[in-house]
Amino acid sequence: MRPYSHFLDQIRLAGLRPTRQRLALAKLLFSGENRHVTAESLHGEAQAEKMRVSLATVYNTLHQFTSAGLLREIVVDAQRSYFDTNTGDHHHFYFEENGMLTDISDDMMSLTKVPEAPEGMAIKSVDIVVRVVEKTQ
Amino acid sequence: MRPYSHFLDQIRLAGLRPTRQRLALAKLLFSGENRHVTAESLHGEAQAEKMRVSLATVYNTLHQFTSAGLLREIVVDAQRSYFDTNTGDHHHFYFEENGMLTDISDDMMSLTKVPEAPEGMAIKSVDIVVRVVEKTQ
DNA sequence: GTGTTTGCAAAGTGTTTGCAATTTA
DNA sequence: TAAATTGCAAACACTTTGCAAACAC
Repeated sequence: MRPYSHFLDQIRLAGLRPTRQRLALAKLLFSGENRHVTAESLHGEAQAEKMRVSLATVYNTLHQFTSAGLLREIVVDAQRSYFDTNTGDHHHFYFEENGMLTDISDDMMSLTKVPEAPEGMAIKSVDIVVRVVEKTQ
Repeated sequence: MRPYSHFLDQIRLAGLRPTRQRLALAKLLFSGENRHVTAESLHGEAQAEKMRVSLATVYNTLHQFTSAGLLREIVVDAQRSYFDTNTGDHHHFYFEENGMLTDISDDMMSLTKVPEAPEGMAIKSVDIVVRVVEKTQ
């Protein structure tokens, strides 16, 4: 378990005030393994742990953490936004049936040819989503 | 310009009745080059051409055409759904600043290693989105 | 005629915003 | 105490739905 001060510093370094809510959410997000959350799922978790945080604050915090580079936003479903605590170079499996998202380590996948960006444009990211469904039979 | 009967057959083959609205939308979608549309953009186009189609019908039609395999849905933005008339194997550039989407021909890009699907799952698709922004030079 | 499709307006979903009250520094 | 942050409720954007009228076959 990471020390309390770790989250405190992390938030301060992001230029944000370490409020009770931000600390609570940081603890949920960055304590263990890499995670993929939606605003709803994180809010639900916080409630389950008796942390009092409003859904609006969860949204704000997720966006602030994303701007600060602590999280990465992943677009896989038009219905909801996902945030990934792993900000490194990697791609995703998306389980369409239950909305789950898991990492694909970068060495499991390789892109040998990347197209040049169109005239006057710069590539911001190359996002790969491998959509999977339950095998029938 | 494709003959009228082409769209008629296309819709019939999809198991749908060739109504005035579906024919009009098929004409907009499948007349020229491959296209990327949103419900709003297609509805706007229909209006501009004095075709009377409600937005609800545009949504319904896009989904019906997608189920029928005439269109492919592309997820690049949590805010809106895009539909692509090119149902073949290819990937996309997404211009974040203006919401534009363009095809990347399959030979401009190559994926040499694709991970195995997790236990019990089957890969449905591998979607690559290259996000580009204006070069700040 | 019968079943399908349309269009409207209402409802739904996930997300953002305005603002007074609260908290942080 | 000044500035940032929170939480609520209202507003939002996009999408879906219920249902009577219109249409296709």
